[in-house]
Amino acid sequence: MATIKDVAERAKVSRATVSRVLNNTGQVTESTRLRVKAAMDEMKYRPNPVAQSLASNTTNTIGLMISSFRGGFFGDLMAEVQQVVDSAGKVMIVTQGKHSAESERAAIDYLINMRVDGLLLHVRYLSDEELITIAETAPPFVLLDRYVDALSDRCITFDHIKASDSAVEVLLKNGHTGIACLAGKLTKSKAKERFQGYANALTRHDIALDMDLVTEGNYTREAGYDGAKQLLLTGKPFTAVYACSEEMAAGCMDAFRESNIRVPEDVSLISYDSVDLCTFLTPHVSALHFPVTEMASVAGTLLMNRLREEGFSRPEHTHFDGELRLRHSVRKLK
Amino acid sequence: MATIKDVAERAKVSRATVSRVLNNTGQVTESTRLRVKAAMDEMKYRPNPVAQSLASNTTNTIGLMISSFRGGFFGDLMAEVQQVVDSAGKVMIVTQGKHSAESERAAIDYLINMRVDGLLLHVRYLSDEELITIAETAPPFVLLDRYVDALSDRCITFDHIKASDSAVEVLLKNGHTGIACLAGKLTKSKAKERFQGYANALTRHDIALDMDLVTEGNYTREAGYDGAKQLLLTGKPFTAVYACSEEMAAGCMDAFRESNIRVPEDVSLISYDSVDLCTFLTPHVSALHFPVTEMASVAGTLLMNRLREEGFSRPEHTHFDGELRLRHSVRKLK
DNA sequence: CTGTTAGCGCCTTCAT
DNA sequence: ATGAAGGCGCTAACAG
Repeated sequence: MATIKDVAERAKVSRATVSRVLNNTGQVTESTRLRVKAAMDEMKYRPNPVAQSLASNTTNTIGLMISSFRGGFFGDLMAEVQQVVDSAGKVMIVTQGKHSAESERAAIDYLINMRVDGLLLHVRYLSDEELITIAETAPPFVLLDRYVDALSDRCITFDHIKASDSAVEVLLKNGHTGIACLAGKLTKSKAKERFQGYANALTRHDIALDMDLVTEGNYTREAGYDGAKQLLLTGKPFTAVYACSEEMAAGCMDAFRESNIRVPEDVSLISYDSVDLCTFLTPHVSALHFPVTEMASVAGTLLMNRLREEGFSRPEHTHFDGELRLRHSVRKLK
Repeated sequence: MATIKDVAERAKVSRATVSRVLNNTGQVTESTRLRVKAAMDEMKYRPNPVAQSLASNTTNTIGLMISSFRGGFFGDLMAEVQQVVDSAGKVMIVTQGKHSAESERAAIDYLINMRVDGLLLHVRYLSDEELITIAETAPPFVLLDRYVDALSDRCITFDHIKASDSAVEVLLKNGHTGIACLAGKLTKSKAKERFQGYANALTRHDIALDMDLVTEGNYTREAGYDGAKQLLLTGKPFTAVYACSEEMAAGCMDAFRESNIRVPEDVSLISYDSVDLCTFLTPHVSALHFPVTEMASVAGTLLMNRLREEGFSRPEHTHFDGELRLRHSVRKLK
């Protein structure tokens, strides 16, 4: 593979000049520029990105950290980020933060060690303090679905409490009062926020929170199934269910089907959703849409801008709200 | 950030020695090795992968090319490859081949230019000849779901004709004779193979192929919906449908629901499926499972082995067959 | 066993 | 406008 040296010799100029036409830097006479260009494609010259990185101390690479590679949510996330990064002429590498602060730390360290120019982080376990510390030495990063006050200019956020609240509000508006909740692990902040929204909505309507109607799970289909079964077992009456993840909604419907409970005739259902899985269920399940794609896009753009200029110049909006997508799983009572 | 030079000075040895303990290469006295190690973590030294790449002429990176980033199929594919690559201590970068030979070529060139050590390719448009040419100069690569005779030792394959045939056979065994097919674009080889399997099964049972019962689409939900509508419009009777993609099966069910056609009471349905989307539909749709994950895993492993040793040492099996996952969308006739 | 000496391919002052 | 020279951080002979 031809190197800059070969091109230089061929064009009878110095390597410096070749470098100049390569990067459109400095002044080069039109005639020699053409000569160099000619030499370049005669030899099918392609600059070595590794060498460029070493010399310029920038890798043209951005690192993305997400919890896991599986599932439609992270798939869409990766796809969108890759899109943005790609059209900025850069490369994306991805690591998994898995399920602990320790592995998140390792994943981020790995990316930093790879000398990425910037980071896109979907952090779930690291504390605000630690993120602030990291920000001091790490390359620029953007936080996805996470708010840290001291880092507010690099946060792309979503109001889970409000979103969750408005989803449950739909149920309430339709006359439901016995509303169960298939929640995530309440030890985790996002899950707690979604639960909080549920609780807020009930409270606003003077409905007492009954923890027998709340189950905890890990957002999977199985968890939804188990949760629904558990709800049925307690014997407490309810006319509607709020599922905190689309997978849980699917699992819930599995359980209901087994027990011959019809949606929405017997029980109404509303769910969180990010990849429209709810439209594959029968009936199509009404959901509160979490805009992963849009958020990922804005996050990527924000980072790209930051890498181009100095300082974070914020795009249009960096805060998102949920969007209700009403379908056919909620029945009006009375 | 500390460099090898800093460590060398601190440990009072040469850079070469530091390099030796870093790579466990050559001989180093235990005492000096310890001194160097100590210096390393005192200074929190992390070798610069970029410099290592330049010097060693290997990037520890493998490139994956897929058509698109979206969808569960490619999501699972990426996830699995990433997994394998990751546990081999390497990094994965991904590019999209999109929908033309030209862009596939560009995507591969890009990866090669990035100096990846190996490639994992899900090629759809490039010809066998071109792939063979590429093989002559490119770093080692493995082909996913593609068979090229001259490159047979680096192909992970799936028999679409046979798989498709056996799916349709299920319908036939259940007494169906009027079987429609929601096919992909028949100009594309994989789609043609799936269609071929359908045709083969019919022929074996002495059923004439009726192209009015075959619709072409692009594997999307919309295509499935449109195809089903079209089938209904022609007025030709059929009692079963074979959907060549899970998304099409979903679209088909959408159309059927609109027309009050019940599955499986009125029409039976069987589908191709790779990410179990069929289990989200009601009723759960019987499907022929395409093992993306397993194939991606084997492909990754094959490549990792190749990169370690010289020559392709083939793993257990590199050819896959479909697996029938019978569920509740097929009714026995008569 | 350890150090010296060259690069790897490119970028970047500093001269000219 | 162009060239010479040094350096990015590390590896890899080759000596000793």
